[in-house]
Amino acid sequence: MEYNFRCTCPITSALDVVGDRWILVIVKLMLLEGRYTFNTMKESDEGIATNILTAKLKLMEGYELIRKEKLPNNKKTNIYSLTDRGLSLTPLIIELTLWSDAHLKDVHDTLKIGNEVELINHDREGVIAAIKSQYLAKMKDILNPDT
Amino acid sequence: MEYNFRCTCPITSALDVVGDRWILVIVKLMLLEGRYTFNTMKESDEGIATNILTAKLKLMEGYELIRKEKLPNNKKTNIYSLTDRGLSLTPLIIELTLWSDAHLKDVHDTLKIGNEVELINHDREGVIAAIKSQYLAKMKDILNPDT
DNA sequence: CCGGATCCGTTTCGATACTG
DNA sequence: CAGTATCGAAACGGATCCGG
Repeated sequence: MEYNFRCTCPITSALDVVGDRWILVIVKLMLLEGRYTFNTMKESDEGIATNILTAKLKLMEGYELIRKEKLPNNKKTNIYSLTDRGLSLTPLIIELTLWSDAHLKDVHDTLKIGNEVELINHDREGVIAAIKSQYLAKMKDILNPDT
Repeated sequence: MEYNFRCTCPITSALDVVGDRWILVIVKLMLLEGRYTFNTMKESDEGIATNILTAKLKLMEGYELIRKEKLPNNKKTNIYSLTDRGLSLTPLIIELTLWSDAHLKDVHDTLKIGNEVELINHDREGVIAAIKSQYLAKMKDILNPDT
């Protein structure tokens, strides 16, 4: 292909979101591990401290990556869910997971996405769309179980 | 699509590389802006401090993302180039650039990848392959101008 | 128990100035 | 050109505390 891709514009602003390890971790916890409460997030294998979790959740809310709500019948538990903007990070999370899978076999036995890797390579857009729609359906079910 | 994607394995190790804003910036400078010396990197619009640049380049060398060489006829200028491992971050850089383009129009007028975005969406794999092969050809030319 | 907030010692960052 | 040195600011992390 005859093609010359150049991008000389700084990306530092984007990196406030995308270059922040904890933000990426939290999006991954919500999107790929199905976690949506403070405690389930802090209990993940990522080992995030509570003060950091508090700070990052607040930050992400400010960036409009996530939304914080409560269930009508439960006044104490906060439900965190990804906004459309947050979900727009899905391709990045996918690439991140693929990269981990390809380069960190030595660190972790497997990322447990095993044969999923083939699927992603075969129908990338389909997988991304499926992840998003299934996430939305699930969160809708949690926040609005009656309908 | 009937599909349930889950990844419960921690990605923190990957984030030592991918969650580090400066590493991503540097890869982008090398890959998309064609910079390969210390000074040209520090003079980019990303505004990276010299001590940070030094530290990150050293780190990336340790991670085997980049290689540091000198031209035979120039003993003072270091030539930094991406290894295969470093180039494997290309899809991530692409996603990062796309995300910036989609969400930071307010910060920067444009990322100057304009209609390239369509091209990426149309032939993602082709664009990635092209970027890599053109990078390799260019660096080979710089490091080995005679052949 | 859940969902944080606060304190505090340690590490890292980042801007500027300076050097071989 | 390619870094060091310095130093204040910010981030991290862990432990603990607190209101519901």
